[in-house]
Amino acid sequence: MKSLHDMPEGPGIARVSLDRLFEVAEVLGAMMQRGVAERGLTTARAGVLWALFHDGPMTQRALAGQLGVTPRNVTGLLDALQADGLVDRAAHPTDRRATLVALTSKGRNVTEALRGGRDELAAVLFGDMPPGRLDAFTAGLETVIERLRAADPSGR
Amino acid sequence: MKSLHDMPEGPGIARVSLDRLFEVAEVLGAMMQRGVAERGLTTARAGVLWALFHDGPMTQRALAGQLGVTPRNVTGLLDALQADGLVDRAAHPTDRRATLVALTSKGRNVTEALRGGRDELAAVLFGDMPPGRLDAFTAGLETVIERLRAADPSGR
DNA sequence: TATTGTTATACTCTATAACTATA
DNA sequence: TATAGTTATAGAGTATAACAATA
Repeated sequence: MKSLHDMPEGPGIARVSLDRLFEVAEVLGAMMQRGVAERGLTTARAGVLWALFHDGPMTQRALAGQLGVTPRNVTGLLDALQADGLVDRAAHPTDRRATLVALTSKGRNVTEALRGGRDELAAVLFGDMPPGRLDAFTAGLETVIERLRAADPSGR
Repeated sequence: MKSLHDMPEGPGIARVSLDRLFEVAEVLGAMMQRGVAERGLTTARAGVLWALFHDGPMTQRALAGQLGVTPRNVTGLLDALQADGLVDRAAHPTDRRATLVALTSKGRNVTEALRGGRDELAAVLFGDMPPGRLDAFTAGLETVIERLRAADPSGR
């Protein structure tokens, strides 16, 4: 039977796993940043396009809530995106205080290109992985997500 | 035998896995940011402390190289850390142009606290995972890292 | 009275370019 | 001539607070 001193690797392995997780986050973030920069975007602005692409036109207030930033921040991001012709601000049909933000056709094209890049990356990373292993790996990621959210009550 | 139309889930599963990976990166980043903020730090400043903690005193130039930022950026980060009493700038023994940056005892204490938080998080996330599953999961992460680095030649 | 978006202000991280002091 | 670190300047993301128009 093992004594306590025989298992210093227990916590050690978990620490290595967490380090790898941080490493993935770092390099994935760098790659995403590079991908959006190639199309003249930043991560934050791409996030706006992505939200509009998935959920359709919405008010700046809704956008702020969905992105988890202040309304003031959304104003700045939209100013830049509008100057690039990627989004459009229109009057809200019933509430004259509000603004309805929507993708332009150019904005939609750019966002579809981003989605294409994402799908290519998914194929490169996981395309040749046996389904069983991929499922197990993804389940592990989901467990991590659950526990992180549980450990951080302030996370949305 | 399956026709091509019977496997639309192939790419679909990979896409879900990548989405989970992005989700992990996002929530992990948020948690880390919260963790360092609790100790009056930012992610970038914590990165400086971490580098000094692991590799010992070094010049600002070396720090810039290790962090992957410009020397000018390091100046700003160190100014803030020094004002908080976490790092110390001393003359280089042989090169009078250079500065040797080191953690103060307060800086070392803070960094050790960060390490403690990291170890706790590792235990929460992976402490109860069977070794076989954890190894497989970590191997999956390492595969992802390799492929991301291979796909991004500009990544350091 | 509450909400929507904006102006005003500020902080942090980041970069490039020009400059000083040393190698 | 090249290198280490700084000053100068700029841009991007983020935040709070005060304000106008509208609900």
